[in-house]
Amino acid sequence: MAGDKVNSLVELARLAGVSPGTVSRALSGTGMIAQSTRERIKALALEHGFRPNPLARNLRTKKTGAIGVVLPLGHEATQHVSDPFFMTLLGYLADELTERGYDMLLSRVIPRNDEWLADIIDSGRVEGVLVIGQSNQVHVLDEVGARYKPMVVWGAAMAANAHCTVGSDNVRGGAIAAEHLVNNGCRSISFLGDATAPEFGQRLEGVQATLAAAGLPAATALPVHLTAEVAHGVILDYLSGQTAPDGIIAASDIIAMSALRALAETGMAVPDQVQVVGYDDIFVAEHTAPPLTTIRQNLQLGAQLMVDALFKRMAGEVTSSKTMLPELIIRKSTRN
Amino acid sequence: MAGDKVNSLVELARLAGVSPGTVSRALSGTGMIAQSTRERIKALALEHGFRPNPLARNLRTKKTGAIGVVLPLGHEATQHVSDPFFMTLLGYLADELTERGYDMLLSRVIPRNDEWLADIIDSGRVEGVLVIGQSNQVHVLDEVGARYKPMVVWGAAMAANAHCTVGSDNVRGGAIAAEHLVNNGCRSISFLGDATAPEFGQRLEGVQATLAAAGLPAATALPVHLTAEVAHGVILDYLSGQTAPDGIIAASDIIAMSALRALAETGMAVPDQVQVVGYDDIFVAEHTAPPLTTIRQNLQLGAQLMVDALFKRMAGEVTSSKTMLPELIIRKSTRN
DNA sequence: AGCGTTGCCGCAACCGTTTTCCGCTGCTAG
DNA sequence: CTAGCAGCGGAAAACGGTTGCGGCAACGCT
Repeated sequence: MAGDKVNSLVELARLAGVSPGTVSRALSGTGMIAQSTRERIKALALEHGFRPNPLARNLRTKKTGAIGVVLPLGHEATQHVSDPFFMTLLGYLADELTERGYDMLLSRVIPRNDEWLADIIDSGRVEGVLVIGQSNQVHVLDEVGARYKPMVVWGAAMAANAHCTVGSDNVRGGAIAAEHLVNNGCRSISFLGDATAPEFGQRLEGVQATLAAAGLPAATALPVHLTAEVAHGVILDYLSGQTAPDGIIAASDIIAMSALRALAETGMAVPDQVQVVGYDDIFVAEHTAPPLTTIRQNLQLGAQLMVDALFKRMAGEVTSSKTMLPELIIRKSTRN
Repeated sequence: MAGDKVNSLVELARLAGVSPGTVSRALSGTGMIAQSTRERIKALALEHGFRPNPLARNLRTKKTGAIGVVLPLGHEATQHVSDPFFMTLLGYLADELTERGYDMLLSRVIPRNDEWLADIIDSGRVEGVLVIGQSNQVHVLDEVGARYKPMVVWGAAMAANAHCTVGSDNVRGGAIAAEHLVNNGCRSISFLGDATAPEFGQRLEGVQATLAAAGLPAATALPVHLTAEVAHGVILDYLSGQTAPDGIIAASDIIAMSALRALAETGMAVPDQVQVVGYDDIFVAEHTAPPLTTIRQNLQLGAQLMVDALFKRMAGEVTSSKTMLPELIIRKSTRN
């Protein structure tokens, strides 16, 4: 480290014997500047460990340097802790954003009216918004998405959507799960999850299409709540009935876990009597008893696609929605 | 909405017929200013929906408006997704920080050398740092904590610590778990977790003290890895041995889940043959089969305490470490 | 009436960049 | 030999607030 800490562009300029403007140009790579001076200044900056103050830059360029990340908890108003799936995606998003020099302004909102999203956008604190999950707020997302461009939503791509989404192919995911169960000999399949949520609805759709193609009866859909005791009770009641299924497709791994528990309590063997497929492949899926066969969504890639699309939109480009291919992860809750 | 959007302090000043400086003083509440003018200006600002640009303020006051939140993954170099426990705490921290008008700069680091923390602090992008978990990096935390004050760490409070911590009373938590098992008739107890991590070490300590007081043999401690296959294999081997325990205390819920799975695979009934207590009460703890008895840490309160302490430290105060009382949550993996 | 005090507010510098505008080289072409 | 032109880089004005300093009116006091 030669010399003292240099903490402003003008100090470095004095050291280099040039004007502040030149240093700015050299470091930011814009404007016309001689290759030699640019490299000399860059070397000097490196030597003194100098990095331009992002605040000043943002002030001048009228940017805030922050991206809003919003988790709407519409279906889950009573949920007081966060869903592991969302949290995992969040981690990857944080990595992508910091890599691009942006901060993350995280808010978890329980939509009490239709203003929650506009409030965040109009606060002027963010340059763009990433929404994790559509919840039951598609109407809000569409309305805002029509006028506010720098926004990308994790969720289901639907033709009618007026907002840009990134997500996995839920129809295909549902189909893969159903195919797996059918190949394993299941004849009577139920779907566990609230199909009014767009992503879940598509998964159910994929399941039904596959069953129909195989000449099997349609799956019975049980609109269980995403979390907690309610789900468990509903599933328990259902399993105790006379029409117990031999295959279960859950709309999320959390629901699948509730199902596994209910099955254990009613003494039904997994996978021998009933086979279970989850969705998401969250962290704990391989720790359940038995380890959960599930449909994996590539969240790291998803985060990357979301951020890519967001930055393109911030630059004024238009981007279309992207869907990724889900993948079947076979563990022990299904036969093979 | 009266009039057009006003988006700078000088515009509002012109509207109010005063100087920009006066508006600044009125809005920020600093300096001497007549009560009447202050209220007049505040009303005007409200009417026009004007909020001072935080960037400009931060530039002038030399603040960044961001708090660094760091997750060191020392024990978990191979872990590629984030632990649900950390993620939940993270959510609460985000809420507390945004409430105070601060952004969150999230980084997950795998410590390859001892510079990871200094790098973040010296980047100049943050006014303070919250570290989630001590991992095996206590030496780094102590060294940095000695010179850099605005830092608060989630983890174990230890007399030798040179850094401020917030966490639950791990010794007590371990003791509560052990008492519960002893009261339920367990005589041979094992502890699952790497006791070299400070928090885990304290939990084990509490367990041993309780067993000694009850005149029981000390718990055998199995230093399993936090995650994944390794843990599962180790536990499986251990359970197959001749010295199988009748009570298990896991250092985290994730480990407890691995144990539940291993027990199921070896055909040991929970809670009839073996009783299991977890730690953390993460989201999925009530979804395991059987639902997990565990020691809950109040993460919402914890987040609040961390942020409180951090802001006091940023204001120059000194704060001491805080410990919270953990709570036993009885579910079905123990007898009652 | 004269003077010091006090409370309020305007003036202007400043925070650290970016960016526009312009002038200065040195080279080429007419 | 000179006009013109590229290519560089300097000067200074922003960006939108904060803040020390000082002016000025009103007031109390002798």
